Amino acid sequence: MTSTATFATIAALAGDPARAVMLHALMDGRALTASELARAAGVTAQTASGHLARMTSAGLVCVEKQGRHRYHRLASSAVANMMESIMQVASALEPAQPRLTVGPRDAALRAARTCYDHLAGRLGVALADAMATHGYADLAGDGGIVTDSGFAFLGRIGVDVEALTVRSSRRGVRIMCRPCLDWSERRPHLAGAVGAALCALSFEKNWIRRIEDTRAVVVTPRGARVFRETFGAQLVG
Amino acid sequence: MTSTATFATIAALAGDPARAVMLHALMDGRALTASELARAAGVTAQTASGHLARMTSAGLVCVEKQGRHRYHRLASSAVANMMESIMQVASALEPAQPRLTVGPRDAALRAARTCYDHLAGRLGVALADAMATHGYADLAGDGGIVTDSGFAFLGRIGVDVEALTVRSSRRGVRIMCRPCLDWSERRPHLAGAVGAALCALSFEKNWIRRIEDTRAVVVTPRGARVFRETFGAQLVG
DNA sequence: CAAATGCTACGGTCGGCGCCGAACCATGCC
DNA sequence: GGCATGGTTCGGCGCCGACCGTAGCATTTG
Repeated sequence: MTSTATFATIAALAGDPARAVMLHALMDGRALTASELARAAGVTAQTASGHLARMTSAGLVCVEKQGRHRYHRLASSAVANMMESIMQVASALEPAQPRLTVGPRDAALRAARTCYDHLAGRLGVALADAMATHGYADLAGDGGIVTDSGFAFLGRIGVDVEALTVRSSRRGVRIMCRPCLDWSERRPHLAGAVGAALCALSFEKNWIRRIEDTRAVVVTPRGARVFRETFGAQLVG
Repeated sequence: MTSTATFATIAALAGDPARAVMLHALMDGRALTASELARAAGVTAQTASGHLARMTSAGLVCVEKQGRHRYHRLASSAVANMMESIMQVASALEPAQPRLTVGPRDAALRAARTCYDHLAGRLGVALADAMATHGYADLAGDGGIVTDSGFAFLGRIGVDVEALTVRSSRRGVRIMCRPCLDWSERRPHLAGAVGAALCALSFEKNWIRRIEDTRAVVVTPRGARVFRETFGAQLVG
């Protein structure tokens, strides 16, 4: 039994403001150094170091040393999942979007960003919507599937569908795109194995590019064409 | 944007040992009084009252006054979801099941229990397995669906399938059973709308009965027959 | 109207932990 | 080697919050 004590430990770890900022900074799935995280959280290096030590020993974060740097990343997608579900609850409490918070940086984040290992923001929901309207995917509250035609489509654009299929079961219908509620759009987008594959492909084919060291991404001209013509997605932003 | 501050607030609320116990006690979806929760958490009534007030105003819990009692329940399935995902992360930290923890009470919990609004424990996974082997459902890591034959099956046994369908989208294939990883079995079982409907039906038809005031349930003789003959489920416990 | 029960409000105590300054290792560069 | 940079360890400070005792309010029961 997962004791309530360890449950509380994990939740308390995520419940400190400084640590929460660090975890959010790691939500793009990349690895950051301790000092970057310290700066992000607005604390000194030694404080951040302590936090990171606790989070690694609790299995929230893992380290990977490389030269004199120590890169930290989220330990697993389960952690990212947990954070999403906490955000989900937290978003119900927010005062209905004060909207005055912008800045170009924020705007870029809203337009398109990564969410651990998949795409979110307006781009993320636009792609999910496009997949749905073409009958490539079927999304509902609790889960989603990629249809047979959707699978064919993914194969055409270059996704290694076989690698995805192993996780699905024996029948003709293929499972597995987890809807992930977006904090800015409040709409589901494609997560799970398919979402991750699509995101990886988009980077690989240079449809999107990461903005320096943030979670935000920009759609390249080539990507815009692909998303418009192949996906039939409406990208307003 | 769901600010990291509110994120931290929610996580910190779940991160206190006493509150964690209370939340766990509410995971069966029922409503409990403040004093019951106080006893469960091992704190005095006034302390528990304070905790409950904070959790209520944060939207984790909601109250429902009835006479001189005030019943508390989890505010939404999103909260239950969040707790499940935290348990998920927490279970990775546990020292591989010390197994010596038993007692008849614990045994009953492992055999069959409710998990917010659906069934878990050996019963829960047995039903999920049975649904899968009969081709009624297709479960994978990120999501699951009920097949057409599965829908017919649910209709036959008395589930109001139309009520479920509204949440699904327009195509022939129906979505929506979220796999929920079990803390005792470490295997997925049926959650989401279908899981909830199945659980409700089982109580209604008297296939299962709740053990006094715990999350544990017992399978009635009639239920055992139904689960064996209709579902073809193997109930070892 | 009392008396009892369920719950909440207030004040005070105390332990835990988040924070920093300073000192201490490790790696890389000149 | 000397020096700079990235990171961790240690000690001490200060604050937040979890807790309880007492007291107060609402509702039901006698």
